[in-house]
Amino acid sequence: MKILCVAEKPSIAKSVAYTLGGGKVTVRNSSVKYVKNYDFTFEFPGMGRCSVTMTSVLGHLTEMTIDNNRYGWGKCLPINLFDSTIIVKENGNDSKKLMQNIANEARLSNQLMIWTDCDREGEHIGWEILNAASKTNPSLKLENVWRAQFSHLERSHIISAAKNPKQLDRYAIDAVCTRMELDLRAGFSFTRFLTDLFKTNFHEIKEERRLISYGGCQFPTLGFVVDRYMRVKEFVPEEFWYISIEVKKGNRKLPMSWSRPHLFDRLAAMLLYENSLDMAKDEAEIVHIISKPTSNFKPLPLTTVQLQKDCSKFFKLSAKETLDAAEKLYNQGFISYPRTETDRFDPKTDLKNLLSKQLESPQWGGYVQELLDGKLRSPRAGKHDDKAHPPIHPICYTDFTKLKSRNEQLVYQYVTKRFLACCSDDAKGVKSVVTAKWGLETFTASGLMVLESNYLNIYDYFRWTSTKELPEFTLGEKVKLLKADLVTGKTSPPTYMSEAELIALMDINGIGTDATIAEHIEKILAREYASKQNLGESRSKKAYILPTELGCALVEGFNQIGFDNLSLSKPFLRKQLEESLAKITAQQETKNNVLDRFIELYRQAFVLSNQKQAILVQSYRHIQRRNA
DNA sequence: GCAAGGTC
Repeated sequence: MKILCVAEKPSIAKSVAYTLGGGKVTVRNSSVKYVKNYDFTFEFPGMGRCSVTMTSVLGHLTEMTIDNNRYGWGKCLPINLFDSTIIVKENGNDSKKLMQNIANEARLSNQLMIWTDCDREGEHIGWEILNAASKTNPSLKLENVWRAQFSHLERSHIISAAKNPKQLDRYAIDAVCTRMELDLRAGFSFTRFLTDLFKTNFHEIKEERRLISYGGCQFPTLGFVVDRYMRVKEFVPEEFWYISIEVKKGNRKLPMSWSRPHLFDRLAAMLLYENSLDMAKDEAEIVHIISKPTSNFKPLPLTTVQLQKDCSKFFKLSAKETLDAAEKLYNQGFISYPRTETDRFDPKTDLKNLLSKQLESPQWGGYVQELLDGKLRSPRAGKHDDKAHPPIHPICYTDFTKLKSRNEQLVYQYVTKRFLACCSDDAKGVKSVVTAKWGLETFTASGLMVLESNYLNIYDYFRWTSTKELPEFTLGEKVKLLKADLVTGKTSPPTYMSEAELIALMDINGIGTDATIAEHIEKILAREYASKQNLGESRSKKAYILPTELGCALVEGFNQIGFDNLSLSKPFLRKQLEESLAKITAQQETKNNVLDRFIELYRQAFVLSNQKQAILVQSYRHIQRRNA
């Protein structure tokens, strides 16, 4: 018996082949660089010892497009793209060769086993592989093809996956096809409409051959940036009032803060202030003293989005730079798969084994030894599990100072320290709060004493430090006020959008995937809808993403057009789509229903945008004039 | 010349 196995990427094919082949593997080159065919034998249940060929693809083999002869740019109205026929063609040059490679290997195979990632896109890639294989081996069908279910590359897990094949999930495949078709129709039609509209109305855009693209992910991404920018610009500071006191204890002065929130009504604040002054003059009473243990929680196991947010915050790396570095570390076998939504470890994970790999590190080997000697704690379990990949963690030790790029050094250190932090205890301390009453108003002061830093000893990216100890008061004690003032302040504007915040917003709203969030941000920068700028005082300069005039004009224009409930620059439409795709996978809705509904929705949005195109033009003119 | 999603 001969079995053909196909993985989503070469690294998985190699790893699985050597695991199943027990080291006895011969390698053949394919016609595609990076992709190799591995031959070995393996005993599949009920099949005896089989000769196996393991190969891979490089992500998707196909993409959807339209017939350029009939529906090319300028050859039809953009609105016709909502009911044009869709063509599926191979995705780049390599795909053709990869399909040929699969067809060649499938010809003499009795069975096909799919080893793509266990996520929605992986199911679809599996289906593409099946289609390539069935060209030469028509007996291979969706119903009988084997699908290996695995979430990491640990030996026993892989062998168990090989021996317990499942089926490809046709509903997940449907969901992906739906997304592909909608993104194509909406993206192409709006991109052509916008580009042509701006080209005919604005010279500079015609001259520079600027592309004004629309995409279901790029627009909401831009929307977040513009929205924040407008909130900063339109911010009007408000005056507020509060009471500030300072009490005397021995020869110490202790400032205490008012328990009420800031008041925006001066008269009300004044009344409260004068009332207390009349009642209590310059004396307050200690009414409550409490000292209680407190913790600073260790971080959750690491997801892609969290990795990108933190590397942006701590090292000022862009999301793309972070992902690129993580990808390289993964390909060298140093860290686990870097694209994951999972923030909980499988309880079966051999933490001790993973930790012991780090013992030889001069930087944290000692810390790891302490963990293994008894300080090891179970990682926290977050609420997300993509059922495909574990949280990002180090696989083996490497001397990070010898890594090629600075980014790789930073990311490897971060991933490892994060993992060690996850396996450590929370930081522990004691929090004391003392409450005083002055007239009818209450004031508090608090102090923190850190007792055990625990995870913070290794996860040193921020501080949690003891404050000055509070003086010792007794309950009911009367204290003198050194100061009691009615103070005024002004509310301060929000900050512009940092990349870390943008990533978080995209993640919460389901814009893009862990693998593509970075690309969408790059795209709005490349299209010159937004730009990165360093703002702030010289020492505390931070990078922010600010919209350009064009970016503002597009978002403001679409906002003014006022779509019923499907605003194109807001995240809701994408979120709705994602929910409907999930329903297809869960068999609660059919692919055709969802397709019909969303095509109609986009078509209506398109018609409206067309009718009100003058608003889009005016919006840009207006901003240009205002800033001129 | 256009989307978003994989991956190198």
